[in-house]
Amino acid sequence: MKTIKDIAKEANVSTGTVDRVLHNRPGVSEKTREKIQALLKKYKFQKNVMASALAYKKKFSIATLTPLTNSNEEFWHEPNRGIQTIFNEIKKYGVEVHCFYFNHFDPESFQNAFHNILELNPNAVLLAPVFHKSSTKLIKLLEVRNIPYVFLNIDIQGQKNISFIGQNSYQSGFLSAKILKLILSDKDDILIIRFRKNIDHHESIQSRVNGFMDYFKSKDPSRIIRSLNLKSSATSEIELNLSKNLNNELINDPLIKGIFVPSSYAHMAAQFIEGSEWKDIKLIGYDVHEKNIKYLKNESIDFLIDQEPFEQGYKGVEIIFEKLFFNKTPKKIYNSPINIVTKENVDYI
Amino acid sequence: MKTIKDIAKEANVSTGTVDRVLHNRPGVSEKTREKIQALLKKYKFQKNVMASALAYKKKFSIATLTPLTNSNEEFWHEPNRGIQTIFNEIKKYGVEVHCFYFNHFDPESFQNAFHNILELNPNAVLLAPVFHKSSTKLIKLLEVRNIPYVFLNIDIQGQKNISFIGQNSYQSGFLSAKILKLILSDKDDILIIRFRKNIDHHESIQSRVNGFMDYFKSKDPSRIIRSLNLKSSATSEIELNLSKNLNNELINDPLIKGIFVPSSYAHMAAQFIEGSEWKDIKLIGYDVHEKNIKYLKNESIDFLIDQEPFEQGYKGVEIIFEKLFFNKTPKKIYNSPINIVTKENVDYI
DNA sequence: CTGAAAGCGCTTACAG
DNA sequence: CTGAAAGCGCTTACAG
Repeated sequence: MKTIKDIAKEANVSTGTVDRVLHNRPGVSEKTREKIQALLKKYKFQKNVMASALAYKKKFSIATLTPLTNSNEEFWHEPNRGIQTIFNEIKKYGVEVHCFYFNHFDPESFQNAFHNILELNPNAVLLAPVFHKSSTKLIKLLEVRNIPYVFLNIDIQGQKNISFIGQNSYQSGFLSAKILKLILSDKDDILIIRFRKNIDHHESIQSRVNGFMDYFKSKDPSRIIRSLNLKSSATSEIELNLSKNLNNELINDPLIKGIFVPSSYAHMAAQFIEGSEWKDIKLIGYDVHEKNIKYLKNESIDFLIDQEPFEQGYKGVEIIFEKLFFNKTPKKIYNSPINIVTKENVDYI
Repeated sequence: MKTIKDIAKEANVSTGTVDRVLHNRPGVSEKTREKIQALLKKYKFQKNVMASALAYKKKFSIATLTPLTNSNEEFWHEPNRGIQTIFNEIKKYGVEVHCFYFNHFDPESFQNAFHNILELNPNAVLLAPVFHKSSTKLIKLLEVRNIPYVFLNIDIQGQKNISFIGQNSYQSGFLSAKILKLILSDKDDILIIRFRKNIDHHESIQSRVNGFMDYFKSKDPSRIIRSLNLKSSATSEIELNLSKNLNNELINDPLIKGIFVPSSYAHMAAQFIEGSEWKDIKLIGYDVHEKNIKYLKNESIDFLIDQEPFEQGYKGVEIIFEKLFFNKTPKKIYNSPINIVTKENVDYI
């Protein structure tokens, strides 16, 4: 493996000049630049990143903006853990990762955190654009400062984010429908339960439902699919609401044998079913967190769709790091897997 | 973050002495050793791995031993690709990865490759112990030379491998059974097809079958499960054999509506079914390679079990690298995921 | 037992 | 436009 010194010697220049060419820095004549570039290409020169990082003393800082979680039962626990993990791995390169958090149900906390980020003036930002309006407005402020940003978990179309990491929601709903159809018999009805507690990222929830509906539209158009929308915002209220309304639905249509929960709250439906007379109902939901795992293992939940949230957080920081450090251009979209999780493989994901 | 220099200054010694203490090298008086250790602890000293790697010129070499594949339709293509990928990532640390290959069906080629590895005398070995007997005998030669080794994809119990990366075969068979039961009706019979072309790693195949059988034993003991074993060794022969024998089986028992192929050859069964009158048969197999994907997408194969083979190869070299370079002790087992793959999520894994 | 010095490969501030 | 030199933090061969 050639070094800068080798290249310099062969080109009859100093190592400083090779370095300038290597990084497209100004102050090199076209002639020597070409000569050196030819040699770099000829030897497929790869710079020693350790030596580079050691000598390069400017420190990069990356800001992340994600919902705060205080328990490992919530979805965002895993992306946040992924961010921490990669952070510990790359801090030896002198990169600083500053984590900012907001309350998932409070747009104002999102804005406040965002302004703290602007004050920090980081080299790049990884954010979960949970609140559509605030997000589209605030990222403009990043653009005027030339701070690149990456969307995590939730995508907003038509923005100038350099990348997006997350699941194809439509496709995951499509797959959920297929699974539910497989495990129901042809005469069973289906119920979709939406918890509107999550006023945010309703777009991914909606895409999941669209995928789900489209599957049945194309493969099984006569299937009866009902909807239950729960609108309260406090958790305790929701549970009461769910219990009352779900009970009604199941009494009104005793043919309902399959429930699809296009959010991470399948455990709530599972809890109800477990304590009810409708134990044979099949239930499919999203996200592998503690509460859902509990009901998956006792078979109240039959399937969960996983999107490898830990890897999302990890990957998000990683691509920013590689862009800043190695000038690597990320893909525009990193599709997270659509994993089918059951009692039998949940311990192996 | 303190540096060796800071510590040295505070202890009134040279950096060389701090380095000696840091690495437990001999030649330091007990008194200064203690003084320095106290300081290292006080400041929670963490050495700069980049500077360390840069200065440390001894080069590590890692040998890998896996089956050779010449097409991306075969299982080992992906682990080999994972090995290449991590190799390209770590060669900047001066690590050399030497890949040795053998013919999957020829124990002698395995032994020959193994002897080439011994000649190279690497710092560690990653191997797929495809041939049980040869493997257990040959790894003894690594042990006497104090060369640590890691098993890839196939485990052999009771050996001194420092780690194993692969899937829990029993559990994956168990899960396959659950899925097949879900998509069949109660009166359908099941057929297990084993291709003995693969005389090797029969143990994982056997474990898959055991898991499969045990699921039905416990959840559905009266289910009729038949077996078809194909023994020829040439591919063309197998296809003929399969076609003849499978035809017979399906004529003899028209109730067979589900087929389980506990190896990567589900595509062969799919090909037969596609051209036959039994198109409604459900088929579940292993491994997501080109041929299987083709039949998964046209719905001749219903489910495939994936074990993320790329990551297996990648992880295998990674843990060896981290052990050699950062002295990190690997886990004894790295369980690969048991992924359920369908037409709908195959493009997102 | 201990220190001074060279060196790993790259980057940069300075001088010309 | 270009080079010589110092320095990033650690390791090591050598001298004492």
